[in-house]
Amino acid sequence: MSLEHAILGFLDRGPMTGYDLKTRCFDRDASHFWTADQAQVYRTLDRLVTRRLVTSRLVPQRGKPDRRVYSVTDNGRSELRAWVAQPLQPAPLRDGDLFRLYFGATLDDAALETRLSEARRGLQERLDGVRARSSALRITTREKALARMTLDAAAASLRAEIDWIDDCIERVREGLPAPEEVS
Amino acid sequence: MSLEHAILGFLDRGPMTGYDLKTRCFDRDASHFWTADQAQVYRTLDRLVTRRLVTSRLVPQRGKPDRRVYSVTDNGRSELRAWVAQPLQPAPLRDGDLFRLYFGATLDDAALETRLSEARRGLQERLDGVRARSSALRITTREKALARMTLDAAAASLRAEIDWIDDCIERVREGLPAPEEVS
DNA sequence: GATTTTTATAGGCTTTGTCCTATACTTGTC
DNA sequence: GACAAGTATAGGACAAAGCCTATAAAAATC
Repeated sequence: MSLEHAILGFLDRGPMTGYDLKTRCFDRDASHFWTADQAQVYRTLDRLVTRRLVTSRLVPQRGKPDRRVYSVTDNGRSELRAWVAQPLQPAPLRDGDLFRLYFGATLDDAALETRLSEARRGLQERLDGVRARSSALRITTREKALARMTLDAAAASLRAEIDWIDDCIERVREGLPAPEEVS
Repeated sequence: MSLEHAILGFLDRGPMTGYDLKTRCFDRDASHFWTADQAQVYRTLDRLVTRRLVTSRLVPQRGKPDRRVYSVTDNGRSELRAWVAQPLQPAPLRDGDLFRLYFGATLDDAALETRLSEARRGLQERLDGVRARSSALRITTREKALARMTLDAAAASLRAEIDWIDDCIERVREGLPAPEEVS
């Protein structure tokens, strides 16, 4: 399971709270390839404590809620190292949006083109954001070099989708077979 | 939910059993961008019947198990048409594999390159398969033009990932910052 | 001849993930 | 001064998906 190991990986940088993991790690550092629900972060932390891969201690605060700070144990660290060394297993594509296109034969050319252009806009915005983050990243450490790679993976994926959309739009303009007559 | 609408879309081609949907539609036609669990296909069919979007009738067979043949209702058809006309909403990237890379700073250059090359091989095989299916497809109908587009979406995505891996391998060869000394 | 695969449906269990709510005090904004 | 946003944790409910099992007879393979 990715989330467990992701949390181990982030905690390996240093002790942190669930809140830090959610807001600083997932919503910032890894947001270009993963999202984690807040409730699930806490649930997963609980499980990691049960399995003795992380420990927690309560840090009282005045004014603000108490913080529960989590740290990786030696067990957790070796689990992480072992997981990291395993082969990459690229997941098959899974894109429900493509069903909309796949079954879109009842749409006319104009509607198809509109759908595609709309999608293109959103993707371009995301791509701009990811590219900005990638070029802003100074590669001073091995970690940052790898972080840049993940940003470029996201950029490559977005770029490919945009190019594909452009290709689809062109094909629509060049003319698709007309919808079949349905009595 | 994609699966419901996917099933409506496939049944719109003509009445079918859950078995047909699983083996012919999902495992064949749409396998390059979606997989559906067999049990979930049947569960979803049940739900669609409850919502009166599809109907079923039992067709007895000798020797083989009885077939339950499902058809779209008018309700189902208009639900499908409405769904198809909605804007595409490209999902954000979600790739747990990237965590393995992201936290892979403890791996040395050779190990990193091995991980990347392994992954490349599998992706290339998939790409070959998808490309073969795409070029084998004669575009005689609007449906087939759209099917080709989804195959090309998969091809574009695989291509992008392979190119990205090549880029990563190059960067590793050109030299990454060394791992930090840990006492 | 024995085993595996194909055809066909369906229930159970579990994991993963999403959304909503509650609590509570501080800080920042209009 | 009121209201929203930030800090911080956690439970409940539920949807989506994956894996395993059962049934049962024909057909195909070893």
